[in-house]
Formats: sequence, structure tokens, C-alpha cells
Amino acid sequence: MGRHAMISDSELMQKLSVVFRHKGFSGASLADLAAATNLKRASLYHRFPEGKSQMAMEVLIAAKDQMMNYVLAALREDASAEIRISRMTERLNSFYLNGEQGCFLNVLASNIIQDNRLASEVKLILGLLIGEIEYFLQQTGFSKTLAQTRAQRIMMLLQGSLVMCRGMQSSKPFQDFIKNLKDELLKQ
Amino acid sequence: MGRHAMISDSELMQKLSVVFRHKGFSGASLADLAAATNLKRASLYHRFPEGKSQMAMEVLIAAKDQMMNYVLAALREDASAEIRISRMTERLNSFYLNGEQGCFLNVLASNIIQDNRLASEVKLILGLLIGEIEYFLQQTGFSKTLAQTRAQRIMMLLQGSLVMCRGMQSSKPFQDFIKNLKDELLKQ
DNA sequence: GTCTATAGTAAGATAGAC
DNA sequence: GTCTATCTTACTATAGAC
Repeated sequence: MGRHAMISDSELMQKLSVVFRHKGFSGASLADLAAATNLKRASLYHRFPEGKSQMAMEVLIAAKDQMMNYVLAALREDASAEIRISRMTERLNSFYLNGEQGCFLNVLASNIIQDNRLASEVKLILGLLIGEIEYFLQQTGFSKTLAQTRAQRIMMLLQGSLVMCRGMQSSKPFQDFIKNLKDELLKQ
Repeated sequence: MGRHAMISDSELMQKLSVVFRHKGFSGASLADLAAATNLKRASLYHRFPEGKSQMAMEVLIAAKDQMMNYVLAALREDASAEIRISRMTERLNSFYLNGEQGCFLNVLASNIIQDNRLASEVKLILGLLIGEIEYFLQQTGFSKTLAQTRAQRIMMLLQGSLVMCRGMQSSKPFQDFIKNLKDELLKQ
């Protein structure tokens, strides 16, 4: 075969991400990851010399970037609070494919106390996401403590809805979460 | 070694449960499970001829029984709604060891689309738990639809708090959930 | 950059002694 | 009921050709 990349970096991340979200970290074998990307295992090692941990780490960081720079970035745009929320909600919905795509943070949180680097990154990212929602709520006029509590609660509801989707084999819990998100953010 | 059980059935379930909750289904190897129970792999196969799936299934059913017949059973006892709630909350707290013990449903939901029998059981159990909370809320005077919505929301918050505990490496999210549970159930 | 081939290890599972 | 020993398969990882 050729000497050039058969798959772009972003496409590669996307395909790896699907496998990890679906099978979890330990459940995803190199055979699975290779099949999903149409590469052989040795080719994956060429791109990720540290193997599966590195793949998971890079996928995780890509997810963080998308959440921070695209989904939650909507909350900092120049528009009314309501419009910013509905843009964010829309992007969140597409990020999780209406609840049919699991959450990598979620999966890793249930799997990876072993790998310290991954565990730290998960912790860091959860803090960033909550911080971003908290910042929005404070800008909107809520007190620091209320903003903090509420941001944590929203993250709990999001993660919980995704667990419920998998457990109930239905995307309804996530869709309900999406439907109530604006109220959950702005209610008095 | 002897011809008699080295470990009681309930102790066995308990030890297996810890491993599954900590490492997930695919992450838990027979070596792990054997080490935790002080049995050899072959001895585990004697008790669970179908191997790991069967262990997970039996652990799962034991957890369901404890949740239904002990934790949530508090909601059907003969006392005021407030007292029933605080008994249930107390038992829930001890069931999850103040948030330091992960949730098997949660872990399985993030891991086990593969095994259909486990997936069905998880779905069934989630339905039972929600149904039990819903029943309590209806008895307390809430409408059927409100009871339903609220019961689902509480299960989302519970699962979400446990995900957050693992992700943040802190038991605070679960403790906050416990603190707010009565309000979450009874608020107008 | 991708491949085939293969080494080495750990996994799940079984047979048979005690 | 538990053990040691073993089988087979699947996994991670590496070496080297193109």
C-alpha cells in the first residue's frame, strides 16, 4: 500500500472516538480500533507509539477542544442569554448525536482509575466544563455560589442522562435533558 | 485445600462486586476476580460455570435485590413521608459508601452493549428503581406525570453524581446529591 | 505511512487430582 | 469445593519489507 495517510487526522480521531465511546477503554481492543479506521494495528502504532492510552488521551483532548471551543463557546458569543443558551443546546445535541452517542468522559470515568494521566485529564476537563457554565451563569446575574451549584448540577444531569440512555437503550433521557436545559440554567 | 467453601456466597458477591465496580466489566479479569476472592480461577468456574458474564449477572441481581428490598423498601414503611425519605437516603448513602463505591448499573451501562442478557437486566432494574420512586411520589400526592418525570430526574442525578465522583476523584458530588435528595423529592 | 509476520503475554476456559 | 496444570484464543507490541 501507499506511503501516504489513508485517513485524515480528524477522521481518525472521530473513528477512534466512536469505538471508545461504544466499548469503553478496556473493552476497545486494537483490533476494534484498527477495523474502525481501516488501518492495521501496526499503522496505529506508527501514529500512536504509546498505544491505546495515547489514542484515548488524544481523543479525549479533541473532545475537550470541541466542547470548549465549539459547544460551550456559544455561551460567550455576542447575543442575548436565551439565544446563547439555545445555540449551545443545539451544538450539545449534535455533539452527542441526540443522545445516541455516549460520552467519552463518562466512559473513562467508569473505567480508568488505572491510568493516572487519563484520570487527571478527565478531572481537569470536567472542571473546565463546569467552570465555563459557572462563568456564564455569573455573567447572567447569579451569585457565585448559586452559579457553582447550578453548573455542577447541570453536569450531573448531563452525565446522568447519558448513563440512562445507555442503560435504558433509549435516547429519551438525553432528549428530555436537552428540552429542560434552558429552564435548568435560568430558573429562579 | 479443603472440600468446603472458603468464602460464603454473600461475601463472594460482595468481593466480586467491588472489582466490577472498580474496573468495569471488560476491565475486570478473572485474575482480578480470583485475587479479590482468594480463590483460584478454576474455583470461580466451579461456582459460575458460564464465567464472567454469569458473575456479573449474579452480582447485578444481588444489587437489585438490595436496592429494592432494603434501600427503596424504606419508602414503603409505615412512617411519615419525611421519615421514610430520610431512612431511604441513609441506606442509599451506605449502599454507595458515601459515594466512594461506584455503581454497578452505571459501570455496566457504560460497558456492556455486547452482552444482551446483561443489557436487558440493566434496563429492567433501572425501570424498577424509577417505578419505585414514582410510586412513592404518587402516594405522597403528586400527579402521575409529575411523579414520573421527577423519579427519572432523581435517577439521572444519582447516576450523574456517581459519574462525577469518579471523574473528579471526589465523593463530594454524591454527598451533595444525598444532601439535596429530600428537597428534590418533595419540592413543589 | 502502511503493510505482513511474528514475538510475547495475558486472557478465558477446561480436565482431573485431592 | 478447591487446587494445579494445561489448552486455546485474543491481546499488545515490535521488526522489517515496500
